[in-house]
Amino acid sequence: MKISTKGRYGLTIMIELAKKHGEGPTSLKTIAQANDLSEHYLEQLIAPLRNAGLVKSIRGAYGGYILTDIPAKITAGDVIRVLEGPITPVEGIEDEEPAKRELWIRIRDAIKGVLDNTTLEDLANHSNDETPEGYMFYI
Amino acid sequence: MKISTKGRYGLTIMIELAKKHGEGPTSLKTIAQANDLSEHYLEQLIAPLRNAGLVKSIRGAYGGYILTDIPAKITAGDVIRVLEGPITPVEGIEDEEPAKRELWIRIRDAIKGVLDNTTLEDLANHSNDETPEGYMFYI
DNA sequence: TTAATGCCTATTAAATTACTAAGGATTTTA
DNA sequence: TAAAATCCTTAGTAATTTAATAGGCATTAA
Repeated sequence: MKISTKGRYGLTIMIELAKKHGEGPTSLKTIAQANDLSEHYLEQLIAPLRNAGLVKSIRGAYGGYILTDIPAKITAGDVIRVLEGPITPVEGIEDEEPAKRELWIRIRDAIKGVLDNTTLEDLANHSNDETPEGYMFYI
Repeated sequence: MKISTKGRYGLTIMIELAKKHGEGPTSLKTIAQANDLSEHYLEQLIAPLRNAGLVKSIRGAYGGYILTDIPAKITAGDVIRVLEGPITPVEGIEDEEPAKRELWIRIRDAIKGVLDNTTLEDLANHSNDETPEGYMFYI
């Protein structure tokens, strides 16, 4: 029922690249240090993002990564699908009996609705918003 | 990003009990055989459901389990929370920076919206519905 | 009394997660 | 040209979770 660090850190990388969009490449080292993450681990996460065509690499000194499209055109869903696989609450929805199948489909579509309508631009811009007081975190 | 077999089989158990609600106890053996699942494994799943007060056991021959409330009053969310833990797409939402925090909260609330508004009655009754032709299973 | 059930604890194989380790390939700049 | 900074790739691994399996005791209806 959880998105793993793959998807989470992957989003972190993409948000950082979105913030620097148009300013040349950003290195993984920079991103790792800014977010207190293992650079080596991030390398393993960005490989699939590169293979999927979401980022482009520039090798050598002063290299790094850049987004292949503007932040408004890349969604959280794009990133999560690459790193976590298809968005679905269970494997093999189609094999379930109708009642449960419908439940999983509704959950899947609800998650999709959020992920596919949140762009990197949204995420990069609103990074300084406050959370409303008294918001319930665990329910 | 997945609900494990704990939650899935747990729901299966609860739907079976909902179908037999008012007809006396149903044994795990019956449920295991009807769904081709390991009875021993189901025992481990129903223990927390009993501890949480969602089902009541009747021991001895011709015993089994019954729901402690009517199927219309028990939701999929009740079952999933007991077996999978709190409904949240990531651990420690509160520690995330605002943009991601909001994303996780939106996802969580979307999932909650579905799970808490689907009752065992819904699931027990619609078990013979058909899935619309051409429905996309993986997106 | 026996068969059918629930109840409890322990063990385990496989998969996944979240890294760490090591080093090669490429490119910029001093 | 040398050095530094970066990307790129493969391999290994400790911890955790998943999805069971195994064995046996406790309770109760017939």
